[in-house]
Amino acid sequence: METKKKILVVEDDKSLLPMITYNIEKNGFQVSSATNGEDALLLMKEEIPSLAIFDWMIPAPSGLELCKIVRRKPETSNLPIIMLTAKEEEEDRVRGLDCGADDYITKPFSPAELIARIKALLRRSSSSTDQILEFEDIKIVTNQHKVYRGEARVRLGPLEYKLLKHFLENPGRVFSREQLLDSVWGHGIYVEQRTVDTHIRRLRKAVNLNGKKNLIRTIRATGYSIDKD
Amino acid sequence: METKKKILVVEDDKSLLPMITYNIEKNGFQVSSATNGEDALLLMKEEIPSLAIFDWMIPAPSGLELCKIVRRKPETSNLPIIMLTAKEEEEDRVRGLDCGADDYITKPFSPAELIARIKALLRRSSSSTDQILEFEDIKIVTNQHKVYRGEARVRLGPLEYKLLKHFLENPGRVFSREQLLDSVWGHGIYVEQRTVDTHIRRLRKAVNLNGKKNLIRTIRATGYSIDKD
DNA sequence: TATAACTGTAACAATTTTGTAATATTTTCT
DNA sequence: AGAAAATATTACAAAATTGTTACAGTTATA
Repeated sequence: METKKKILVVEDDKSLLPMITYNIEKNGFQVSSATNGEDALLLMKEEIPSLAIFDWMIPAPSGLELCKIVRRKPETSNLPIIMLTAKEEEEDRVRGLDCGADDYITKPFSPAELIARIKALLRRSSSSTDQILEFEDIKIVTNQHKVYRGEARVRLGPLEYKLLKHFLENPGRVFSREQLLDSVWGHGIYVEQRTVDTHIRRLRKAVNLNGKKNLIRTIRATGYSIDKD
Repeated sequence: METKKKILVVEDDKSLLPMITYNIEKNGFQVSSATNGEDALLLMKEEIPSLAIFDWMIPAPSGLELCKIVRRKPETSNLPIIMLTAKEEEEDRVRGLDCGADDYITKPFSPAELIARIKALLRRSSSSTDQILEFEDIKIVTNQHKVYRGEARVRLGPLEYKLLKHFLENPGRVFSREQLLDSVWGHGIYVEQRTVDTHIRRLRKAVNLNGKKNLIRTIRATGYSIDKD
């Protein structure tokens, strides 16, 4: 099961904050909150949330400034941000998006709208974050479960995929057959150690498509690794 | 360029209808009209409008009933509705809003008022913007709950629709059966994981109408995704 | 209320993946 | 070079996973 996503809410309206917090939590997220920009920055230094909601008008660094600060730091430069604003003027909206906010909501708003926006934004940003593993010209897009060798798509069975992924996550490192059985096949599963050889063979066959150089190295009497050699 | 927004008017007063129609069209909308509730339902089955105006007193399903019916169907549950009523009693107003109407106008009213209310309602309702999801030649117009494969209309059951929508919102991404049950069926609902397979099958059958290429990919031992492959 | 549409399951078929054993090849050491 | 050890390759049956169909219980619709 996936762990709960954390959402940071920065809002100084003492009557609004509980409403927001309540509704977000009801939808299965975890909330941390601040009533001014300074505290918000401290909280973010502690833990970077999955999404942040800033009110436009808050003490200390305003929502607008907060937004700019967050965008400037590399570790939060693509944190999804929603701005809350009481004004409906097009001008503010433009400035809000201009400072790097991903969406804005005009007060008053309904809980349903807030949640919908949060989910939509999380979806957009999470699906655009493909996790990519690479080694030389081998590439895995884990979200999509796809493997490439150079430009060409490589098709692997479930075990070969896990095996390759494990190597790419630990490039250059040598694993004994026993270790591989443990981390790729899983604990407590008993199969012959030689079985690893067979799957290494299958993996090589698939990945070394046309005369591509073999990157899966055999270390005699020890095991295997992925390496330039 | 955006296509004209369609407004459904249901009014049995033969002298009032042309006036309403004329004024709405003059403001750049497209109008479809009916003089009783039954016809209105048929029209909506054809195409879901961007906004609907119901007179309180119409034959067959009254405006009030119409309103309730519309709200009950998932594909029109958030259709913006304006009620027209001759009575000014607070009681009716309450009942009108209670049934799910978004606004009401008391007769007699000026064309200017009508237009102003329409525009205001369209502005604040999220469904005023057609959200369109596309992947290859599959298209969903979300606020109309319509699905197309190329030019052809595809009819899906509620679950298949949600399933497809989920895939289109996250193109290429692989979801396990568990994740799909969570996000499509909903949290805390317990059904067999294999149930997903059955619905995938139904979705494929419906979407791959005539020899269309299958875009719903099976990732063995992992799950499903929508993908060019 | 009768009819149709939608869902969840189970059973069986089709397909893919996996483990193993037997055999071939390579490497290392004497 | 020859023997021994380790790994590579191949083929095949068992196991696991998914596809497909049919059916019964529910829910929506006329």
